[in-house]
Amino acid sequence: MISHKPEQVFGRDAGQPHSNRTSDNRETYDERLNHILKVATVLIAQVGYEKASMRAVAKAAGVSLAGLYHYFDSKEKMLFLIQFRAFTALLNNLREKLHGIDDALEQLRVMVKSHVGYFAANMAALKTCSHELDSLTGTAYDETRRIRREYYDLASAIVARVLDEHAPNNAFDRHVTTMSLFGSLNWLYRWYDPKRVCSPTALANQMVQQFLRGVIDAAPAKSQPEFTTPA
Amino acid sequence: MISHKPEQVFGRDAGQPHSNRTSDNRETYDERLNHILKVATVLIAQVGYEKASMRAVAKAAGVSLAGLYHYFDSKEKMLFLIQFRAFTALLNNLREKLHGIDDALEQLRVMVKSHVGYFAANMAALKTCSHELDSLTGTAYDETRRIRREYYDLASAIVARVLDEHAPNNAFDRHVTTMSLFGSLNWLYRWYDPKRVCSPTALANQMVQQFLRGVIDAAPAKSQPEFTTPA
DNA sequence: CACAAAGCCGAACGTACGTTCGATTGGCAA
DNA sequence: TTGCCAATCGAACGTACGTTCGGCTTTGTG
Repeated sequence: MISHKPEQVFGRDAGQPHSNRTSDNRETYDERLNHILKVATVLIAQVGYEKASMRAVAKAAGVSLAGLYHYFDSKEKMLFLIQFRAFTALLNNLREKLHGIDDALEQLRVMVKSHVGYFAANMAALKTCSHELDSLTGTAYDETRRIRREYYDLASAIVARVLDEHAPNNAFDRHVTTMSLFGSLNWLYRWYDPKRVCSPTALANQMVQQFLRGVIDAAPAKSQPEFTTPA
Repeated sequence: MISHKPEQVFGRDAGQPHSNRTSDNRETYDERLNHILKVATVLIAQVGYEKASMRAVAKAAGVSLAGLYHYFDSKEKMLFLIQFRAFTALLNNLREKLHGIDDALEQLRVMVKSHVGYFAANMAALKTCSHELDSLTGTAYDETRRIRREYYDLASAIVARVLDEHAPNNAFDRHVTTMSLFGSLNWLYRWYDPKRVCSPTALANQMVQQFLRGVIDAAPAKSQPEFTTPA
């Protein structure tokens, strides 16, 4: 689904096991690749892409330095795999959860919850994605940028519908509105610790409420009526 | 003003010109240091700290590689100088503008405006500060962390007063509230271009309005009473 | 069994980096 | 003038990095 590029190698359709596909071998290959990527993700999230040396990745993953290069043919491809998989999963996750939801506000809530939830479950991956956006170059960069753009467009459309239906009169620059929301979400990786602060669900709820109604008490006090999803 | 550390050398009190201080020499020294730091800031903002080699900095600044080391004794100290100066300026700027402002909402507006304004005027510096928070180690890290903490505490107190006075009944986690605002502000470096999007003032106004009242129209349509300036 | 291929590794290669060294220059002070 | 020291430089040093090479071991297949 990704390929059509002269080079090669990402996703599951790598180059190594072509003719033979005894399920046992295949599993081992994928498992090891996943394991290496997972370890590399954590390391990159901790020390940054440039400082995460292939030697350190190899040691953490329990393989030799040269052994890494059986799973990707460069460090940059490794980062690409990490980012591509994370962005794809994030996007698919959102699309899946959005399925069947028609109400605009509900869509927004689902989106934020999906983002926060995926984030809390995959902190290292999303930290790597948020912080190393520009560490890729050339085709790999374009490819991740394409998915990010898809995700942005989807989110943007949801925000736009919310504004159309519930704030037709405000004069906000919609790009600013959307990027503010994205900023709040993407900055999570700098401070959020699901073990110490509130739960992902509570966090998502608060962020949605703040985004929709702000922090100031409306007229009475609590009880956001539009939050019980009307028709 | 900063020192009390055994090591040395940051701020203006470097080590080189001690006895002699013919104002001409001194000016040249400071000017050159400022120039080098400015050039380095832009370079780091463009390609990242790890990828910005000292050779590249030297070339961009018009000095030799070895010549750099007369102004700071390591690359990390250079980054520290950049961050320390930027954070200090940001903090002083905010304190200065806050002086004489008593109203809580007005303080919040001043804070956001100050942040966005300083950001728009020093994009490379704040990008470097936002993105390379963890590139420093040891004492240098602690020092920048200390100022960031001061800035956070000040902003946090402003947010807290706003909530106390205008939202005494909501049950928001205040740390989440503050970090959401910070996220929106700090994410600016990823997308904001003052030449292409709205002005810093308009941007700040919209962010404050969104933070206070959310994106949804209140009861009628426009006219936020506690809020004057449109664009 | 034989043998090809996959999987894996130790060792090395070339390079780019941060930093240091030794020397030269230029301007002020005695 | 002489001497000193900040300022600057070209050249080198040591190191850590990404990557490659050649060969070993294992495994599934004819």
